[in-house]
Amino acid sequence: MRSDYCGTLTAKDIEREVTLCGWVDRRRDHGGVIFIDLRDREGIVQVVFDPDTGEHFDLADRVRGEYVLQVTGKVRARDAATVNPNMGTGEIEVYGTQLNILNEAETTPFPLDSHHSVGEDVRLKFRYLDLRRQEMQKGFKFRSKVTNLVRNYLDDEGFLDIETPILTRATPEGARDYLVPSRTHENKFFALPQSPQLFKQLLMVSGFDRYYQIAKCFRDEDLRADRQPEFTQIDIETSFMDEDGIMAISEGMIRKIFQELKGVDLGEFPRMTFAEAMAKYGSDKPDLRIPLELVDVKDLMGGVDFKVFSGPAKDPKGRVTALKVPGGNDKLTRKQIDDYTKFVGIYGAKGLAYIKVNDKNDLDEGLQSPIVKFLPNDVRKAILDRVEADNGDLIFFGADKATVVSEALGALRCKLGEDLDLYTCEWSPLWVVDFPMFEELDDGSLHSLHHPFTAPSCSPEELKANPGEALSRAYDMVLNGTELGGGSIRIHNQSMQQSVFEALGISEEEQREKFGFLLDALKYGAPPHGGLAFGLDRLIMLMIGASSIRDVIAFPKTQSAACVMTDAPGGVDDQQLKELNIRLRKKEKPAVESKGE
RNA sequence: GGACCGGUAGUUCAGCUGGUUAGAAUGCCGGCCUGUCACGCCGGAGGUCGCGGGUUCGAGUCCCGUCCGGUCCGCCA
Repeated sequence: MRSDYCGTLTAKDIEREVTLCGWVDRRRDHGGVIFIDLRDREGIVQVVFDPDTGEHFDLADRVRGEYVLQVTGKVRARDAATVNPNMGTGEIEVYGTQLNILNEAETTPFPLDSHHSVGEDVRLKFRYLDLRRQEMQKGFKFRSKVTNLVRNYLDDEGFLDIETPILTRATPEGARDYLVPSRTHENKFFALPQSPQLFKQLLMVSGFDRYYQIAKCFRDEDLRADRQPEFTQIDIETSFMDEDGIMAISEGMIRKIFQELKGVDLGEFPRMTFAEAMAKYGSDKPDLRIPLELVDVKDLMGGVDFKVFSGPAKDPKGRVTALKVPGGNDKLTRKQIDDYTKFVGIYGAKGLAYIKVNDKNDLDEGLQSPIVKFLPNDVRKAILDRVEADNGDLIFFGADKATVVSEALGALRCKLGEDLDLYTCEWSPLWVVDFPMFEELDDGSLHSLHHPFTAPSCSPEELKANPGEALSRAYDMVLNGTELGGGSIRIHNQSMQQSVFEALGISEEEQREKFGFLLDALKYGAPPHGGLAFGLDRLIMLMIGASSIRDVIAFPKTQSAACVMTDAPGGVDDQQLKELNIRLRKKEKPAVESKGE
């Protein structure tokens, strides 16, 4: 199959007169005939110039190095007898009759073929050439189609596209802000928005009851394969709609995108509570393509003579859980188990206990494990029963603080799914709901799991009485273990907002200082409202199977949040700094022992 | 802030327990061939082995530091 070598041309185009513009990808001459592989935005097409019948052969002959060309010619099959719909270059070609050299070009510093891998730094340095590659072109074409569908869908649903400021105020909670010094206000700073959150809520007060924006967001935090300091959200907010309404409309949007662009019917998204997700999958964004589940065995371990298990089992904040790998005995070698032990160590787990089930009916000799000797037979039996173990299965165990166990075993579950290719389907979306309002920090204080404007699902009184147990009206859309988007119903009345601030320990002065404008706005009849935001980049990544978010952003930053092409961030001259009333100081370095003198 | 992987020709990489002139493929330049398509054949140019220091008779190779790229943990309401 060579169809990727023929640009947009197929057998249907035969006899058509076409004009193509693009770059010389390769030039050859054979038998007095000149072949130019022209890289246009759809792919590569071979143009043939014949000295006997074609005009402009002399020009084609001049194309020795690299050029930008415009070519006119007729599409034809090399051999009319073998025309078939999947023809590639050489079978379908353009018989060139005209040629314009639009510009000269130097040889690219790296090959643009799809079968040639190139280092990340070189690609980023010459990003404009990297983007010329066909996969990149395809990815951005896809991205454009997605945003187009989003706009049409939301427009059809009555949403208004409204822009919100890029220069705004520093937000108190959340990620580190990117700051921009103000010239006109001495010693003051703008911040770039981490999201349009507060503005879109204000738009609800304004009566724009269906808002959306494809919004750039900025967060000055460390990067990952799926995280860039500036990224794009599909940001949505509505008034007078409850969770079900918002979830239906956004689910419909994602389903439509998948239907139209991938021909995939995602079906109705199931819903799962946060509690269930953590219990079964150790994650608030479970990958349901993997059939493995965590099974808690905490209640069985309180009395065993093995502190690693009994300790967490007796600790109210502890968790002891099992993860059965069906047939894992044969699939996993000792070395792999060691590697997995190292792997869970990344998440803070101190070890990874396991039992190999050779004969489930022989509790004395049938279980192979470094830890089974600590477990009395009734506990062994109870474990096997609970995880429904069969001969040949391998059972991993995690025992520690609940947060550590969930993270470690949840990650192990995904890793096993990938390593053993356990996926049961290609796409598995779901909604995760009933998030807690707050998470408890190490110092015992409470912290918003979402943000402080998220509405709880209980009354202000109940919230006050037991904030740690309160659930929020938040919802996350998850696809294949990736959080695609999330949102919530917001608080729209004063007393509830006060209760939440109180639970968070935010003083009245602090409230005024940080969110005064929002609190004022809420007084003037804020409608019940809520919304959500999708990570557009992650959605595209997932849909085209990109392994890095850089592949779906035209000009991304490196992991150190720099741009190797423009060399940003860069220094500025003294005059600029002076206008901003800014003086730079040397970065403080740890004191080095002086060498004397 | 931390863990790990990588940095050798324009590009992608090899280079073993340290040993003489650092290789391959591809690209580039010159020539030949001529319906080729990752064309083929012959020839040629091309290197501060990221940078700095150390160990050694001798360092691409070992050690320390540092910079750059990447993956992850922390962080990302």
